[in-house]
Amino acid sequence: MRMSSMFSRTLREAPAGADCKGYEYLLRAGYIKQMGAGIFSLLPLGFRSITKIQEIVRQEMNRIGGQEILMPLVNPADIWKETGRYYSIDKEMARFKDRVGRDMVLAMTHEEAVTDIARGEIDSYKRLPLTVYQIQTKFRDDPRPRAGLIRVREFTMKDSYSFDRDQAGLEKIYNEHYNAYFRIFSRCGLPCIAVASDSGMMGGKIAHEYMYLSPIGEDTIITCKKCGYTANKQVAAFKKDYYPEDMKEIEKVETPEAKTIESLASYLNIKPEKTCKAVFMVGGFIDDKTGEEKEKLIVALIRGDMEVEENKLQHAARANELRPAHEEEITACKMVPGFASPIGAEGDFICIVDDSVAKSNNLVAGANETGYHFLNTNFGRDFQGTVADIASAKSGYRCPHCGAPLEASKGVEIGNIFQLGTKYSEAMNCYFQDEDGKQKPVIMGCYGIGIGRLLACLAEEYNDENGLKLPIAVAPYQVHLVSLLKDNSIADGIYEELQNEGIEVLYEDRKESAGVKFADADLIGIPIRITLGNRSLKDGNVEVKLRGTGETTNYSIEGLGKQIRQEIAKEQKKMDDAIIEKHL
RNA sequence: CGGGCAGUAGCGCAGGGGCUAGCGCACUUGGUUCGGGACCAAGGGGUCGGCGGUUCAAAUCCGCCUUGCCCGACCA
Repeated sequence: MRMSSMFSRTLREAPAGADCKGYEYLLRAGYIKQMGAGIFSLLPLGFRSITKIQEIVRQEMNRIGGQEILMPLVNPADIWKETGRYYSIDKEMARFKDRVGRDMVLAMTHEEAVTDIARGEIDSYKRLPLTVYQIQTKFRDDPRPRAGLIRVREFTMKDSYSFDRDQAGLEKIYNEHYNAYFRIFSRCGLPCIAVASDSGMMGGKIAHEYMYLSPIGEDTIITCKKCGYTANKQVAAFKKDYYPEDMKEIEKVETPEAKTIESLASYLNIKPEKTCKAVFMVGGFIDDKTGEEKEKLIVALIRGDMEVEENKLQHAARANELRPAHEEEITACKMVPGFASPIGAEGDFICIVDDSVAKSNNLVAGANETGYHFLNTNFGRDFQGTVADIASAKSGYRCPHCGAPLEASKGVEIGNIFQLGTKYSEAMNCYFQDEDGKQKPVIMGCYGIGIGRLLACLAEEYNDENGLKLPIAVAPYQVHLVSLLKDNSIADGIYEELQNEGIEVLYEDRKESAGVKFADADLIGIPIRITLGNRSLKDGNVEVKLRGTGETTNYSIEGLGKQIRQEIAKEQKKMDDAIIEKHL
């Protein structure tokens, strides 16, 4: 490609609002262009990188037996009504009516679509297992796009779906994806870790997320350096300490002004872990069949020294969504905020009790009377509820496996894998006849990779003060040929030769000053730069500089194509040597 | 959806009731320069986000709307 006729240009200054380095360089180098909030075009450079990433993804998905398909972005709403997600997903999914008034949606994921196809294809166990995948556009009307390609509304995703006759089959293909994802990310050059995760709106039980650890990430990951335990904070477990003692008689005491755990603990001169904190949320419960929505007050009880993890609470309460409760909603159940507990409460509410409370004795809890608390309250005797782990893990807490201190870090989710089970096959009647003659629901898994987000993370990982330096496997071109001569005829010849060698060349043939050419080359960041200028030309040489390391070598113009092919092979080999394989 | 900031040339910004709306970069033409964002000269490009109001007069003041960014809620 000749720079003189390239569609995009570089920018000297970063457009306003480009807050992180990777995003700034992608914009300035002309890889991408913003069109609206969370909506981007890929320009030639960006599109070439994306294409390379997609090709790596294809190879690895094919390697584990995936068959590429392409499902429609526009789905009839009917299939989304079958699973209930037409109702349970809110404004994030774009909806419209077609010309005759049929409800349609822009699919934000494709479980419904793929299950719709599969139920027509899979009738016998002999057809299983199967895995299909696609690389396709998704639209999710995220209320808060940010950080360039990290969090967008329209994006390209690789999503695959597996179909098995039993759990063992699902676990096998799940494990194959687990490893394939490590191969994909390492082939792209992106360091990442897999963490146990929440299944969110996908349903299902076992799930992992692939995280690129970076301060720009929005997810919090809890890790144990000692034993390797990793989990998203939303689901991270930790070892809790209990202080069991014999139950004592409940007793009401005056506690004026003690509205918070700190003030209560200091007033009574006790430790926060001897108190029981009540957190009030309202859960939204949506009927999958009718779409009817109900709300109910949720009282979450947790020991005073811990915080409630809302995601865990939502699961424990089986709610579709949570919001903080209004004061009237609390008082309507005869509880007094600041001095609240379920003791003496009335009305329709759900009580979820963290096991830290359930396994502790003689805690101080609210008396539902302004200025009063109870001493020595005990779960089971004085109040009841559903016991679950709803506590939020944080840095310094102890690892659930080995007890070592946990650490928290930030990460960007670039992929995920879910064991769905039969949620979609049952809802959409995707059954097969097994060897024993019985009809059984197909067991499904789904697996996603955010392609654009992967590029964004790579740009974040590979840059310096001058611009991008993407690895050769994902860089838009392999070689940047920079001619500094007034007359381009020699450079034209080299350009021809390199192309004849099958090398991907970006050719700097513009009439610009040397400074501009070098600055743009650094910004775009093609891994191998060939400089043709008088300095080396007098010896019949060109200068070859690696963007990644700055290492410079002179090569003779004679036979340059072969030399450059070797350089490319060396760069590629470094990446191949770094391919990571991991199995569950 | 709450809170904050902003919208003036392709990009970055200045101007804040008055006469022809500016600057840097980018762009065009001519010339000089030629290995790390060159220089000289001459040019082109704007419904000042939209609609309405106040005024003799609005980019400038007021109202509504809209778009984008940041923080939060949210996020397979």
